Amino acid sequence: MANFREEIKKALKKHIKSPITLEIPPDPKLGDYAFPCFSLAKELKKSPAQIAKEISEKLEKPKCIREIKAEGPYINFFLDKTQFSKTVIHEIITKKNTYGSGKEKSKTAIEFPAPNTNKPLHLGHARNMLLGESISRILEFSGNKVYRVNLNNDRGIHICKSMVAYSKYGNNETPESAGLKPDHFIGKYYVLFSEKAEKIPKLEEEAAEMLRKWESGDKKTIKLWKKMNTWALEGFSQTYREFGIKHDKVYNESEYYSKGKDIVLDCLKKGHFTKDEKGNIVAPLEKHGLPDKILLRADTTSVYITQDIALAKIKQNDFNMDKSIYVVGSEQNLHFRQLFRILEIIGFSQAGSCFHLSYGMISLPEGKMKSRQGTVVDADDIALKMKALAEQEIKKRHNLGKEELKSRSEKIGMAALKFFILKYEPTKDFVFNPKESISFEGETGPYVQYTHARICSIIRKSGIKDIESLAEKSDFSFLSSGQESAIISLLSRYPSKLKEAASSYKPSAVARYLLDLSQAFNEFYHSKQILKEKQETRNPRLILALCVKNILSSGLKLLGIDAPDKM
RNA sequence: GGGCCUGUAGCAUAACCUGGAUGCCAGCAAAAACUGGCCAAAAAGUGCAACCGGCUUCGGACCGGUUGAUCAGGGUUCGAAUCCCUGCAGGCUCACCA
Repeated sequence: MANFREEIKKALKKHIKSPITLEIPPDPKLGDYAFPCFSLAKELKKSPAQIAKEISEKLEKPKCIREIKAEGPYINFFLDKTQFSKTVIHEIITKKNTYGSGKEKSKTAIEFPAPNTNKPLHLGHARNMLLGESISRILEFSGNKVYRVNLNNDRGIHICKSMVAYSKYGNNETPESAGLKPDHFIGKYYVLFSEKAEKIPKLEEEAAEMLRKWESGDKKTIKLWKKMNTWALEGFSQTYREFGIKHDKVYNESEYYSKGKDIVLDCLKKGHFTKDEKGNIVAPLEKHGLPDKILLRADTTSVYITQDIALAKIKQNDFNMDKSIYVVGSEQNLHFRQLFRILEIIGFSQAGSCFHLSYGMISLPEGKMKSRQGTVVDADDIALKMKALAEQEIKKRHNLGKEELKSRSEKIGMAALKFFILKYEPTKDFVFNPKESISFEGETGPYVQYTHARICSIIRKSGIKDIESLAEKSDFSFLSSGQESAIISLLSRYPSKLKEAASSYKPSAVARYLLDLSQAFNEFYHSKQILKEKQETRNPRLILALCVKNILSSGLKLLGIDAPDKM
């Protein structure tokens, strides 16, 4: 496809010396490509409109071009639509579900969602999981090898807080006896701790004491920790399943947190780090334009970043990857700038290939979500609600058996949730309003799914099993008019869209594209018939519909969303 | 206070990295073309909400239409939502928390 563009440039080069950039006009009626003449105006001392006119008259028409038209200050190029349609459709049909895929060959590790094991996952984690999974899929589709890794932050004072609350007020209750999902059960005690600690300040000390016991390997403490940790992780894995994510490797902070200490002490000897007046080991970052960072407390206990340094090396050892992505919220921007700089200072050769994929905060209309106060949108709850909503919508339209109803509402409800979150650019903060909830109309996952299901229905009704095979004999000049060619032009841009999404880590670009494509198809659908047409018109239209369907399902898959045949 | 980020209609989002106009009105059954007039470096796409309209039709979770926006000021440029500066507003952060 790219050679259409090149051919135009080649023709222009014969008359223009300066570098040539082609644009795509805002309206397809104006042409498929345009060359703006403004930049030449100064040099030639003529008005851009005049230049456009003159050049267009001299221009030799490239083969793929049907018409060249000077329009104001632009030279507009109209592709030979029939040939273009044929090329695009042929490519989609022959490449099948690899259309748009790339040949990059690098290895990438991507870490998400790295939860704390003291409370259930909330909407922020949902964004994290969805971004992580979608970017993994997009990178894989670009040809890369992707390793999904998770990190459980399973030790530390926050974990001990839930443990203290449980041992004091738990009465040996279990998730089963309480009738709670196990991670929600843990979360209940985390909230309880905060409530009680407000009145009983001594509890904070007890938590600190619990941590010391944990670090010294006290058997009773470890036993309790294991029990509660297992519950938390059990709950998480249900949520992961719900959101469709799997990891290739899981790291537990508890297993390697002491390794960071060795590295830091070693680097202190090498002179990379210094000690402050209190005896803390500090990374001097001032001269790098960052605040100094404490790496190890004077009492030699480690802090968060100590472990990150160790894990960066461990991961590199395990996967020998070319790129290491951390999917973590924007609140930790500074932390990662410091971490990457420190890795550089200590001579970690892969420091430059680390990347913090930072995403914006989700807040509620009332303000920030706070786990301790229980003012969070829980990930499991919202998933449940979306499915229930989807079920209602389906019931309005169909009378289905239990199984089918359940399966469809899962697909549609999760699509609504996933698409809603992924259509935002990762860096943008957004406000989630639970009362207004997530819509099923307009720019939504179900809208894209609906377009897909609708096409499936047409294909079913056509009774033709192998629509692809019609392509050979079809005349694609029937697709040269406005709406059809607008669709084809969109189809042709899918590969470059995916490239953009992969290089900028933006699933939102895919989501936008799918909306545009769905919209273009639905407009076409409403003004043109397919099945009732005679064969010569019907066949190309059917093929076009099939191509749209395939790309919708391919794109949805990259967002981690199912494309059902019926809904 | 310092650092980083973000300001697009009632709300939300795209275009921003890489700066880009092909307009408006009338006539014709008519989008385009055509004819006549206007302007002379004219100008922002989409969704929700609101309002108007479209199903004996290949699936109305759809489609068409109306209304409505680049935070303020300056600079660079033939041209700025986009680049630069200042101001204002908001978010995050500046832990021996994770």
